[in-house]
Amino acid sequence: MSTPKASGEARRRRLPRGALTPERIVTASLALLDEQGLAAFTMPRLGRTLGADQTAVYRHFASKDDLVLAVADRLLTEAFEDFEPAVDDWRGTLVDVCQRVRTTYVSHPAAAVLSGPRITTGSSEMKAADAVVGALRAAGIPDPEVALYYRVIADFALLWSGGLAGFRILDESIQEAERTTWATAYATAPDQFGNLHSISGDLDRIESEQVFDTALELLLDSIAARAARARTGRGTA
Amino acid sequence: MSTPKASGEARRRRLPRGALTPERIVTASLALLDEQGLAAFTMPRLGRTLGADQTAVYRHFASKDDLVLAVADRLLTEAFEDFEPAVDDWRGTLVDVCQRVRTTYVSHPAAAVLSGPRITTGSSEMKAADAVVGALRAAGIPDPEVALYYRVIADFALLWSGGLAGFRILDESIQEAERTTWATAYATAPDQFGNLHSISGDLDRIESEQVFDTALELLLDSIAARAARARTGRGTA
DNA sequence: ACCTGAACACCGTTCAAGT
DNA sequence: ACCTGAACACCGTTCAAGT
Repeated sequence: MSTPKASGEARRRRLPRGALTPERIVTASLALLDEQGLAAFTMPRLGRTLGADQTAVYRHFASKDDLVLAVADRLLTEAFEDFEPAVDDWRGTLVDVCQRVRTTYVSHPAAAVLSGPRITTGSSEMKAADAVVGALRAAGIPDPEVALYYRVIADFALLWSGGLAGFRILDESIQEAERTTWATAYATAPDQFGNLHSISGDLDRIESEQVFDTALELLLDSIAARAARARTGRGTA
Repeated sequence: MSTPKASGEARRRRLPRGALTPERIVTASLALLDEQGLAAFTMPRLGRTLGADQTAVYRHFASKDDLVLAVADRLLTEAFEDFEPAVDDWRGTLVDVCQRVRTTYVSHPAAAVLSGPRITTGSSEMKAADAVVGALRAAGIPDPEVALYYRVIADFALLWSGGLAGFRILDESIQEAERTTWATAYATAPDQFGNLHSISGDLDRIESEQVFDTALELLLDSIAARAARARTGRGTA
């Protein structure tokens, strides 16, 4: 493929002037990750996707790590496109913010796994962050605690969604193998793990997304309860 | 180093019979990850650490991925060494389980980040899993919901701890850079992000570990509340 | 100013050969 | 039965050269 031949594969033309831009490179990276998975995200393949040389990307990003950071940013931008906080509905706003992250991460699992450890609170999308703080205040959380609960919501959305994405990325076969490991493990010692054994039927039917939703509801219920306590003047602790 | 010289570095001796075992290899991997970080965890360096050839590990693990799985398992084994559920204290038991995962992951951050996406509920340590289910029952959660809450606790412990580890792994410099990005971002548009701006002072002082603890308390508060509702026969909704 | 392509150091893995 | 070492295909990155 590197030696030009007289017939067959035409030698790739040189790319025109500003053919490559950071945006185009990030878009191509995301598409590559979505369609081919984590292992396919290499500079040679990215170059091929772009119709460019393997090293052309280095004219726009200092390193692959830098590119990953930009992909992570794109993910959050996509998550909060068109976002507007719900009016007079603090709980709806918080649910919306968390669901947006979850949906975006799960639909770009490979990119999400890459981004996961690289994103902390606030790489992007200040608007959503500001809305979370506003919602907590609207709920009636006293100011000193707002920052703490803000972090709870932000970390929940990002860390838990990243975890879901990680699970998604495993081959179906591996996921299946893990479930089997489980099943056989307590089948061999059913009386030693009686508690587990008796709920094993229920356990199989639970989807990871449902667990995410449940955890979020539990967190919001507690936040609502604390706000109510604060409003009736019963303090915190 | 591959060409034997007459003086200087003595040529490494051939390893004796059963010098390499899966256990020893996992221990060396964990040490390498702890001391040198994620990037240093390569087969050549692992081989050197073991005093063996670069490819010797393949006699005990089918692939590097297989080795990673074993390291992940070791992490959970370490986390639940000496674990016993607290008697008559369901909440204490759940806190203990979650803290053990957190402590182990944060003290082996590189290994935890590797393991993170590879571990789902129950790769190891059935005893802790069984104790979680037992604690939820002791709390008074009705059986159909126990499985769901079990997953909430298990996923919380593993996913959130994995996230903390990911954060730990970033160079201090990068962490600092991210905080600065933050600060400058809302400094440029303070009135557009008024909510955020007004809590920025509090935000800086919050540790990720504290956020973990707070989230756990919120989850447990809600679980306790649901159990209380179930006991007084008000159902679940 | 931006893209190319040869080159370098490195990695995971295979396999025939040693002991 | 287990360890070695040459070898292969591949990767991230650099740099002089092209246009």
